[in-house]
Amino acid sequence: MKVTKAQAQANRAHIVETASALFRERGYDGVGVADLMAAAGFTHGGFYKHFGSKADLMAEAAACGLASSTARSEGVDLAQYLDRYLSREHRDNPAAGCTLAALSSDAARQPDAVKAVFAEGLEQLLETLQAADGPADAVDEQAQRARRLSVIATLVGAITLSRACPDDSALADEILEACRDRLLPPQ
Amino acid sequence: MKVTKAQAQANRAHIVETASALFRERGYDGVGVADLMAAAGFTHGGFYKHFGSKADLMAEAAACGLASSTARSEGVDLAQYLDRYLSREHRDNPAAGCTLAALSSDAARQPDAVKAVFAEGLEQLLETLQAADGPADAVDEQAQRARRLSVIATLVGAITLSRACPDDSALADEILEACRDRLLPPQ
DNA sequence: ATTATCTATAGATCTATAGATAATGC
DNA sequence: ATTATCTATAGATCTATAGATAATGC
Repeated sequence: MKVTKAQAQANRAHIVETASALFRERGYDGVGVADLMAAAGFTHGGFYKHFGSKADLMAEAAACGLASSTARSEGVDLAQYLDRYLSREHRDNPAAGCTLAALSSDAARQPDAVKAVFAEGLEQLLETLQAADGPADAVDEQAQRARRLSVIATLVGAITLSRACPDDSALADEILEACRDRLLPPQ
Repeated sequence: MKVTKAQAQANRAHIVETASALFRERGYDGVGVADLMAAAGFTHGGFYKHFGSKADLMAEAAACGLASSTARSEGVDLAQYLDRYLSREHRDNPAAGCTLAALSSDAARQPDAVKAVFAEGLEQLLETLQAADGPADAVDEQAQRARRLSVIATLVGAITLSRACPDDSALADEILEACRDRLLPPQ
């Protein structure tokens, strides 16, 4: 039953990735340890040899999801980024989508160790937007950072609200479109 | 043990109000029926004479919280509204705060009957902002509605993200301030 | 007679742990 | 010898229901 050290590490990483997707889809409380381990292809007893607790896994799963988003937006320009973020595809596939949008509400009720991961993910996203913005205009960097924070808030709010509307409702799409129109034209 | 019809109705309303606050504070899955009934001053067995299921209550509790927010923002002007919404007080007291900000993520995983309540609450909030905006400029009502939707998305995203940051972190406050600066000056 | 509330419980699920197993790693 | 995984289970909790109780409402 024992596997190589490398395999155990790969299994662990696979559990984290599975958790990252499942948590985004069903929420932290919507996924049991047994559920999760079964989805990853293991029995639930083995979980606690890898992680101290479910909350510990939450921190790792969030970090994993945020890092994967960062990697995926490498070299994307701003218009493209906003367009993808505010797409129906993103709204309808939370498991593969932005961790900030899917899990911030759950993070709010988690220990600071988990919240710190979200703060770090937010800083990462700020850097992503900075890169997407093109060359920096060093003169009012503070104002640019504030503007980017408000852009991220708009993105997260738009996806969150759109997901809370009834399936296939006009309002759900209208939110995405309104925020795209607001953020896309040069301010 | 039986009470008057009026008392039973009042008890029921009290359960809904208690649920509205508790759900906002701990999330839908964070509040058990027994918890909730005890907080309202009853035993949990009585719950099912008032509500068909916990999800049914969620719809009523959300409607209650959204209606109370609407009532509270009667006659408030836009600057005042934004200032209150993006305050640390609001962020740190979800139980008394905006239901859209606190429970939209949970609503996304609920049946359409619950989601319809959130869509209705969003329309209510649009009207509140319209009233706060002052006299309408009927000419581009469509554009005004879109702008208000993006304002609401920014508000909801700002509170959601700020709550996900570690307690007393500078970033948590920075988000609120950035969005206030973005939304307050005449666009 | 009806019914709001209570006690008690069914049946399922949850996190976490204990101890066995079997293959790796020394 | 160590340890990744497994089976089994402890102990708590969850939603929902059944049946008793006692006061209202007719």
